[in-house]
Amino acid sequence: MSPNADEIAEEEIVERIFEAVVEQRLPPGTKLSESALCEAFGVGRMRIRRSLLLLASREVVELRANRGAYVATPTAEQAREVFEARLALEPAIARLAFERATPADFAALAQHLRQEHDANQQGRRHEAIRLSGQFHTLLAQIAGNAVLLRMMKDLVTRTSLIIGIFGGPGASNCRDDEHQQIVDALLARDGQKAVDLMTAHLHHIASHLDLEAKSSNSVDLVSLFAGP
Amino acid sequence: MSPNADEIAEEEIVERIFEAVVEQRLPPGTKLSESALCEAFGVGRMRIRRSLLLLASREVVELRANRGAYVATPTAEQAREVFEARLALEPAIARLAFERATPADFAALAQHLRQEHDANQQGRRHEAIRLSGQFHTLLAQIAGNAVLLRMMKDLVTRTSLIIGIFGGPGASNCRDDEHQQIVDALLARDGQKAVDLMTAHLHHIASHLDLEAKSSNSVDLVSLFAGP
DNA sequence: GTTGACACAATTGTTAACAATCGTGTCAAC
DNA sequence: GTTGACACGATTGTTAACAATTGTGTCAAC
Repeated sequence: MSPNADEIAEEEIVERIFEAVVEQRLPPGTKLSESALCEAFGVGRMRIRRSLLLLASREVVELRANRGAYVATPTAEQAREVFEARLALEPAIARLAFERATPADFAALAQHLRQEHDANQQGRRHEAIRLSGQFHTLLAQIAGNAVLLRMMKDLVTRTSLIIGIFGGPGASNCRDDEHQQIVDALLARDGQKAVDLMTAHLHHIASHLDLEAKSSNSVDLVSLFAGP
Repeated sequence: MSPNADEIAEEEIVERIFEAVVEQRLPPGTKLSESALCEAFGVGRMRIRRSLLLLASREVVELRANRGAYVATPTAEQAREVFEARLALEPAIARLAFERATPADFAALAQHLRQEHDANQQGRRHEAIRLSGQFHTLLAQIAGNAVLLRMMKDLVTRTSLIIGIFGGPGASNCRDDEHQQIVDALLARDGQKAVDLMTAHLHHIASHLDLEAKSSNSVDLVSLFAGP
């Protein structure tokens, strides 16, 4: 009787692919063929198709007509826009989280920091990357705003792609000690400091990117022919 | 040879429905039957289906299983979240617009204010509502950030729904003189004033809502049975 | 040896028929 | 007169076959 007891829903497929992208197990440009995904998730083609459309609408996947779906490859311009958006949103989210955090939230934050630290120390890279992104969505969750949470999930996921393209070879997403400092500021009831630390944290991440780097591949040709 | 010369694309259908919702010609709760939309846009069912899925992913449309698509009816909680998100985003957008506005942008703003004023004076209500929402997306456009622009389009559209539900009978979206003041601040090269005016403007809109109002229809019953 | 055209295989996109679900209207029973 | 069950119609959801496009590999020509 239950409507979706046997097959998994589109939301779950989207969530799983989001997770894989965040963990950088699906690098930018990876082809996501329909048949492979059908097999992987054990669902019909239509469901995969809808999932890919949803992923494309959030700009995590790029649909090329008659050529299939690919993990998005953000441009330098898009990278700039994503970080600009994060700089607009996350200080506000930090402030809201500061205002609304309950003791249970602080416990969740503490546990999260522990997990992040452990994953880093034990060299579980994928998990560490996922957790470092999840820290930012956890704050949005504590802020108690589903709209902001949704936005942050998208931005964090796209940030993983951006780091994959423009980040150095071993550049991970965040340094977990900066997360620790933010939580410390929240615990010290110093909202403004938390906001400032978040802003600095984002600038710090962005400063580790080389936005002129990989785009040269295609831009060289384009600028060659578009030249004066 | 052109791929979509005869039929209109999903994006255009989504855009058209967005516009209709912003103009409050599609009130919250309106049923969007597939057959009707197929006829209206002259496209096949699949395309309509995809469009509705995209609209649902942006929470402008609600898909009820086996019952069809309906224009979303935001709850009071969602209304709060939307305005909170706008308060987080729009001051930042105003600042970016301030930093990047070119003379051409100012001309566009001036023309927009004129159109808004005219539509208000001549009583073209739908157009006036649309333009008053469009002012906010125009600022995001001037800010030069596609990510923020997309977010603002969604939020503005949902705001129209929120006003339709929680706004007074004749409550329109914005008072255009407040838009004028914001542009004046930009022209005076007073970025901080523009930011503050935007914040005040949003608070002003939100203050005209009665978030306890219409939800009583269903909440009464729920709270009745959930009572202690 | 390189380049061009051609044909084939694989994948995506579309269409149409089918299945399932829900709302409504009718009708009998109390 | 109201309530319950039942059956019908309408609409949505799914499946499978079909059409179209793209990329690739082969082969001949220069």
